[in-house]
Amino acid sequence: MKTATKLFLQKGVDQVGVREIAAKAGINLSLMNYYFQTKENLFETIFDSLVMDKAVKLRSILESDLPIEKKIRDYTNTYIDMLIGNPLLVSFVVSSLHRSPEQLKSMNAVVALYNSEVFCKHLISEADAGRIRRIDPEQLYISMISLILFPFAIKELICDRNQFSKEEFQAFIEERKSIIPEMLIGLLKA
Amino acid sequence: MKTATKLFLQKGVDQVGVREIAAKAGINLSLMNYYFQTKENLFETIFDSLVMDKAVKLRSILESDLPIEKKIRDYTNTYIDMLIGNPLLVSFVVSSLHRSPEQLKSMNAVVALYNSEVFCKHLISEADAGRIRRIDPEQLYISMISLILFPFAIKELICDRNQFSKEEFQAFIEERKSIIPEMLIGLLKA
DNA sequence: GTCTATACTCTGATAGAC
DNA sequence: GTCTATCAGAGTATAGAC
Repeated sequence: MKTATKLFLQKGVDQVGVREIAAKAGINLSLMNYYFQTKENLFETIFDSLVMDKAVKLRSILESDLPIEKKIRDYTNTYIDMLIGNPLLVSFVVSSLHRSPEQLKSMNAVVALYNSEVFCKHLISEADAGRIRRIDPEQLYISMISLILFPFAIKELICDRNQFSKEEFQAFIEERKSIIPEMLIGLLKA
Repeated sequence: MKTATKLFLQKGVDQVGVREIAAKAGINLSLMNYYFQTKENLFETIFDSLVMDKAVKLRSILESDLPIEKKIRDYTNTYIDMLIGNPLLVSFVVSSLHRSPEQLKSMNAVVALYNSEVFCKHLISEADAGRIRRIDPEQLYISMISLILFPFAIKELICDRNQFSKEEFQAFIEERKSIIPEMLIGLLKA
């Protein structure tokens, strides 16, 4: 699984052969099939183990009792730190979603990952209390994850066009930890 | 090409077989290979024809003489209208980038698509004149395209979680035509 | 559980007849 | 240009030794 995870993230699921995975893992192809039956099954197992724990951690922030501004800052910081440690994850998930949307939508890890319900309720109650402007909470949630995630999806392009090294890209992303909450909170207060 | 384009967008390049394309196009597999040699070549041709004209149109907005606020609004409107007409395009491009980053980076259509240079210079000169706040222009550009593009990349999830019909998703996206410029301009003026 | 060996089917690509 | 026939390689599956 460790070998397959690395290869799936790097090259994409369909660019990796099962014989290559088995060879680099130092095991026999038949043994791999003994445990996972199919490549698709291996993919699902890996996807779940890659996403699940991260999704749970992120979800716990949005469902905490923190004030709304702090919630946005914590979520952004945590998400970005997580992705700096695994920058290929966004491409992997978006590509997987494109590959087989029906399969992904029903997966527990994905359900946990896209979960705006409690956060949206929090936004509504704040608006009811007159502490923030009344805007569609789902729009704010989508905007937040867009600002956090999309730069990783096009990391290769950003680095290429700006001549960024790996470190410079990371610095660029770190800057966003303050820019993103500023934009979102600005919208809530405008 | 028309048949292949439709299938590539719907199912993803690697989920479509060349025999399926040829069959649905009503031609022989060998004839397809006679013109395109390889599937990869067919993919490149299609990618270019899908992206190039749209990229040129978008670029012309950023390189126009419009004032900065109007530029942001026009760019957002045009981009969103374009994607409403072809919502699978973002997933397709991001997946393609993940599939073979080196190949994509050097393609003309991609160079035209991610092009922030003139826009960034405009932002800098506005900041020099004291008309907007001085922030990293690349950050604003990336934020802008993130807010516009990412919702399309996860369209399937958004529709699933919110029980959106195709029309409701479109209405949700239309709303963003005002939200996105507001966030960006808010950041420039804060 | 782990391995070798093998085979079946589907895919991308090609050679060669017309 | 258009076709048939065929190729090597992929994913999958099985039988059987240890």
